[in-house]
Amino acid sequence: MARPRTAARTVEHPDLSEVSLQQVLEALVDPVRRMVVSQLSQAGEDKSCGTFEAPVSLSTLTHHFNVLREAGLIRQYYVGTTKMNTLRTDEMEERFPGLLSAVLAASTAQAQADTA
Amino acid sequence: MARPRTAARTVEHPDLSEVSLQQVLEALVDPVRRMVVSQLSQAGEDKSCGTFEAPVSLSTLTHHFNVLREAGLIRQYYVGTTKMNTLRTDEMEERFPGLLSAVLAASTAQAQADTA
DNA sequence: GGCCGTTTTCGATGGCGCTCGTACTATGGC
DNA sequence: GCCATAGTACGAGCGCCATCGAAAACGGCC
Repeated sequence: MARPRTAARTVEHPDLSEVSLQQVLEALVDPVRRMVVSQLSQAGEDKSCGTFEAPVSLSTLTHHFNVLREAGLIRQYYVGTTKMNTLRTDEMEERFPGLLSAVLAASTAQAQADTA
Repeated sequence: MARPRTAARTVEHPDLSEVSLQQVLEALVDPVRRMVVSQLSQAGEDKSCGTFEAPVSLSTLTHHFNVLREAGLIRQYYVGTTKMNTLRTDEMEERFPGLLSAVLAASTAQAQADTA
């Protein structure tokens, strides 16, 4: 079967005007997903799915990435066999001013308190 | 009416240093609870439990008030037979800067978009 | 081609929280 | 004392979501 199947796996991302506050809050309320977002924020650069630390299985992690993407919090793209993730920080800031930054701040503050 | 049996009904409130980000997010993720918080914020003054509009039964509403109180979002006190509610705005702002205000802003913005 | 590493899909499971109705308590007025 | 009003406690039902393991897709590499 000749298939010019342009591989280049693509990923669907919502326009942030289409995501609701409800969706974003539901995404951020899960501790594992907040971990992912935090690690992504602190890394300062894109991270592949396999490089995150979380107390769940890989298949569960995939589920969380889907939720985060559908809530407009992350953007994903393939690089070879790995899938990279970026925080949609600026877009979120425009859509829900102060929300993501407040959660991230509280999140890291609490992480430091736990370590201290 | 010497009635020492029941001291004026009191309500327990957590110190905000004891509430976690997780608790607050879990409280705010429920649409009904967000409605309550919004109405309280927009009222500009304390409201009794019976004056809220929500698409749930009274007993369910009681449950939501409990969750909000335990998350440190509202303060409750009795006045006669009614129970009043206040937003702990300033305390929350100190504990989780920008969080509640961001949610409230997004919440009212979306409400206006729906009405428009 | 064949293998390996990376991520996904699928179905099943388990627990938690929203919801309700009903019965109950508490307060104030008559 | 008695009733009305305001809110609560309790128990049950139910749906949803996080979680997992196993097996499959997909690309790269030799």
